[in-house]
Amino acid sequence: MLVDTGSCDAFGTACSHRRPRNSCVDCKVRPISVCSVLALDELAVLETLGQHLSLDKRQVLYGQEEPAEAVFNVIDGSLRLTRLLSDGRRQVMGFALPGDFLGLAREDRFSVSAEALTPVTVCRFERRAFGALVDDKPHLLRSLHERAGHELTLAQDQMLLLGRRTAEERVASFLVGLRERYARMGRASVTLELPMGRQDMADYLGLTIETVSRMLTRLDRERTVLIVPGGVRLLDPARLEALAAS
Amino acid sequence: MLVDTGSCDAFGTACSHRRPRNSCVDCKVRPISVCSVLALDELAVLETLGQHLSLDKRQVLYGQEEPAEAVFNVIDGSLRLTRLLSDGRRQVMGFALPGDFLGLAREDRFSVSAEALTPVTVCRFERRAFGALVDDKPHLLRSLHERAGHELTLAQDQMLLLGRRTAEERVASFLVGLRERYARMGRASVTLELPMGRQDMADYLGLTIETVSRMLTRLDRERTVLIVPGGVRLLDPARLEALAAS
DNA sequence: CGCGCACTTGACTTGTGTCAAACTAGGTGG
DNA sequence: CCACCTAGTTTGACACAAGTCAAGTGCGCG
Repeated sequence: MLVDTGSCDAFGTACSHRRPRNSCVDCKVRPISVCSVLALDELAVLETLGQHLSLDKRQVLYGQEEPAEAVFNVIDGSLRLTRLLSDGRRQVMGFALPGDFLGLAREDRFSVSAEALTPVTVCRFERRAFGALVDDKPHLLRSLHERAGHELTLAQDQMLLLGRRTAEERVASFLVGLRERYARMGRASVTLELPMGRQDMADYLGLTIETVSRMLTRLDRERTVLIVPGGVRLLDPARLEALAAS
Repeated sequence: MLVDTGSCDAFGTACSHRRPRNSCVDCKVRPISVCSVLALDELAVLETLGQHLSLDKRQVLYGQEEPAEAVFNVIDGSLRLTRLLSDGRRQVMGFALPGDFLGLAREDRFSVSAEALTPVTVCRFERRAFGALVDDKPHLLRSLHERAGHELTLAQDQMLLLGRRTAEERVASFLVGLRERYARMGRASVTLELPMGRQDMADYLGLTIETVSRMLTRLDRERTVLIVPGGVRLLDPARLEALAAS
């Protein structure tokens, strides 16, 4: 892990180099992150607590069962949140994208491990310091709690998917859900970047890599999607939503 | 739904009849509920906001997608939290037991429906009034948030179970988990009451009723458990934990 | 006593997993 | 610039865990 000294970000966006330290006020993800509930003077305080951190692809931000000494706000890139069973079976609990907050659980140990799928930039806060700020700002706590509630709803969606949906429905549902997430981030498009590999999708959907591959091929053959390098283009989003059967 | 006028509770515990209204101070589940973080004077306020409510077996406390006009604390009995797919497929998201709080999500609509599996007593709070109290008492909000974090961890356990475990592991894991929950409620025992039917277990574990039945029979035949009317006795808890493979 | 409901059991089917081989694209070095 | 290597992905043939369908069993209740 390296402290970001102001280098250009991973997706190639132009970067000013004017500021030696990160500034919350013009943070790219502020409007979609927990920080959006903070006033300007509160942001100034936050700015003194947080530090940018850059990860290379495949670097681990934190590991399952590790003491949770920090919480993070994702600025750029995407991460995989994984839980491992002792015999090697893996379940991907989710993918973190810009604007997501990591460490919601507020427990003393992480319940999943987080690894970078692409080069990643996060804003890191010492748990103690962040906790003190939260205790001082009830509206921040409320915002975190609302996020936790939303996460819980998403977790329920996923339980329904894992417990009761067919392989085709899972894959369709995954693509539709990803599209909605990108849309909420302001990246609405019919072409979806898939920063995760097939194995990650499989471990997220409770399937094998082969089944995911077969379902994508099927969707491709019937012209519902078009598989492109590094992602997927949705040719018939309506049909995909019908298949997702939510 | 009937307002509890002070009748004896469903599990046959003696009931004083001294009090026309419920008293938080000597509430049976206070030590294990969110209310445990409130001081005596705060409890007095809470007492004016809450009302006991009794449900018969099979009665619906609230339905999925219904506007969430109230939140609840379970006092007695057990409920099933269900999510339904349009074509009838069902996923049981969990079972609520005494001490559990319903309505954590703090969203405007319920994401699941809640039905009584046994006669149930809950403490009902108007959402607006309860929300106002929460806004006034940050430590209550923190307690709710901690609960939400815990729920999230449990949801992740369940996702791992649904995505990656075999039928036998699921059933074993369910029994072990239920035992731990009862233990935390002060009902530690090797004999577990199962207030839910086989179909509910199946819908919780992402299996069919037949598979659940077969796995229980298998556990019974190999003397790991003993199936008794209305529940299960754990004959070899260690073996069950090994099968659960957590 | 007998009806109804929940549960169990058996025979068979099937969706998804497993194993193994072939393909593809991106990167590296001769 | 092309040949090779590697890692990820796709495809095919086959196996099996769990689902489906259809009887049975047993128990509680009127």
